[in-house]
Amino acid sequence: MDMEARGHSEHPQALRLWLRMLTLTQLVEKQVRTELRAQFETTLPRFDLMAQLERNPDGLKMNELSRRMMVTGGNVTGITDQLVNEGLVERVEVAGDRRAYRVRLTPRGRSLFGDMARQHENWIVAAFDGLSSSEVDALHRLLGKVKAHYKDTALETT
Amino acid sequence: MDMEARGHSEHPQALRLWLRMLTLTQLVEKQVRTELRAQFETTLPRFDLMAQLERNPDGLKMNELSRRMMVTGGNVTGITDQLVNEGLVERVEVAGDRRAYRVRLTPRGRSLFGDMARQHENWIVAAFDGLSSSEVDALHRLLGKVKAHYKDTALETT
DNA sequence: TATTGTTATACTCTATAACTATA
DNA sequence: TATAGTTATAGAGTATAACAATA
Repeated sequence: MDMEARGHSEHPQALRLWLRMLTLTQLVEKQVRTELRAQFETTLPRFDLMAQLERNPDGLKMNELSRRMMVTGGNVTGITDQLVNEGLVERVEVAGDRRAYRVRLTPRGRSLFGDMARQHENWIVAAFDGLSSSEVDALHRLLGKVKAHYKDTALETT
Repeated sequence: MDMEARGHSEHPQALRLWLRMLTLTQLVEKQVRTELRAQFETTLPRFDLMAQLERNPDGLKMNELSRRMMVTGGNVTGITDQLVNEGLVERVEVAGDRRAYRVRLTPRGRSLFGDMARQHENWIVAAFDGLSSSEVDALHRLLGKVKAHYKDTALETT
């Protein structure tokens, strides 16, 4: 009877963890969206796309952006179009493949993203202010473990 | 110079944690949405509303649902309408206040939600399968600490 | 034939604000 | 006047699928 009790009690444990993680993420995400709109008139996907480009100064192809942002290609086209219209990113031809583009930040885009990233960092630091440095590390490590294992199993479907 | 070095190095730590947490949450959430649609032809907000009602067998008022689901009132009306049309929830009059309703699961809704919740639990348990029981606890505790502190500070704006 | 990227479309979720009915 | 809930609207954000150009 120990086993039965254990079998039933272990599941809600993971479930409670998930609900807490989901709620917290939504809370922080909602605040980030609100602040991005209020202070910079932009959205999280747009910020995310620019963040990807900031990490890759040579630019990224559309399909690379699509994979990293975890959305389908059509959406990346739409977001990129907006940012191109505002002069924040540009499409550069790829030598040797006339189908593909490489999207990268313009100087103005890089500068604006710098401002946004500084603010964004402040919001995030404030959100995790309740944890000590070693607790942040512990959390980071535990989530990394989940992610590594999850990748292995969940992506079998692909 | 120790202080300056510390000041600069602490921020990316929280930032890396946030990015990892956001990515992981999106990964799990996306899978849950896909499975809910494939197996039950439903969505996460609908599942969420039913989950709230399952925890409150006497039902919840619209504004209580709105607060718990962290969305504004109009949206709750729309989702509730859908579920009423499918016979999964019902609006019950509140004695003493003819403005208010109490929304609760119908027997059919409760039964269907049971099926969904069992599957949902399996997906979540699988997602966190890489962690031991004590690691799940540790993660749960750390996130609770973030949430508690975050609530105190972030909601000052309200 | 396969791949890169775009276009067209439709649907869900969301916030905002004006509104009705009741307190 | 304030509160409970609805309605109307507009805008993100997303996936799907058909398409054009190139490989």
